[in-house]
Amino acid sequence: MRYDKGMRYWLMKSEPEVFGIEHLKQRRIEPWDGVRNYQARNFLRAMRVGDRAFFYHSNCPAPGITGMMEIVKSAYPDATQFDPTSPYFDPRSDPQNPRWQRVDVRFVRDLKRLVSLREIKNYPELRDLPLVQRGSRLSVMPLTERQWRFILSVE
DNA sequence: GCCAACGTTGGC
DNA sequence: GCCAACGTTGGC
Repeated sequence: MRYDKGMRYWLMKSEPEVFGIEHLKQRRIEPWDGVRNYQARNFLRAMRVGDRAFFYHSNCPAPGITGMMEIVKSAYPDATQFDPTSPYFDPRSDPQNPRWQRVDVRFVRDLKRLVSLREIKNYPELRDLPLVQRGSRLSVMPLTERQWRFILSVE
């Protein structure tokens, strides 16, 4: 892939039964919504068009990094927070000052193979990833370019 | 501001 | 299904 100056790298988790890489592949571009954690939201706000992200499958039989995405629209209000029929509805969010944002992501490609959580935990090069830190449940997190390149070197 | 209770996440 | 770890809520 091409590395542009200032490009940032991210990892985003989703449960494949709810929204997996196959869904994104079919739809090509989708909003990444439903983030309801302030730290994760702040990372969404920091994303810029052109940034790259790994798609991570969580809470499933084979957790790990499965694909690559590109951020194609920076943060804007997540409409699901105002939809009473949505599982992501947040009655406390003020429409004049929306609490939650989403970004739009584009499917780039599958990784050549799943890079499993189990092996991610075993690479010293990745020990600083929030993903593998004790008790971390962060669903959106930044990666360094070194970590990003390392993962692509082992796929 | 403290903190107990509760709900959620997510690996296993 | 279990449960550890964490974040949020709300009484005080």
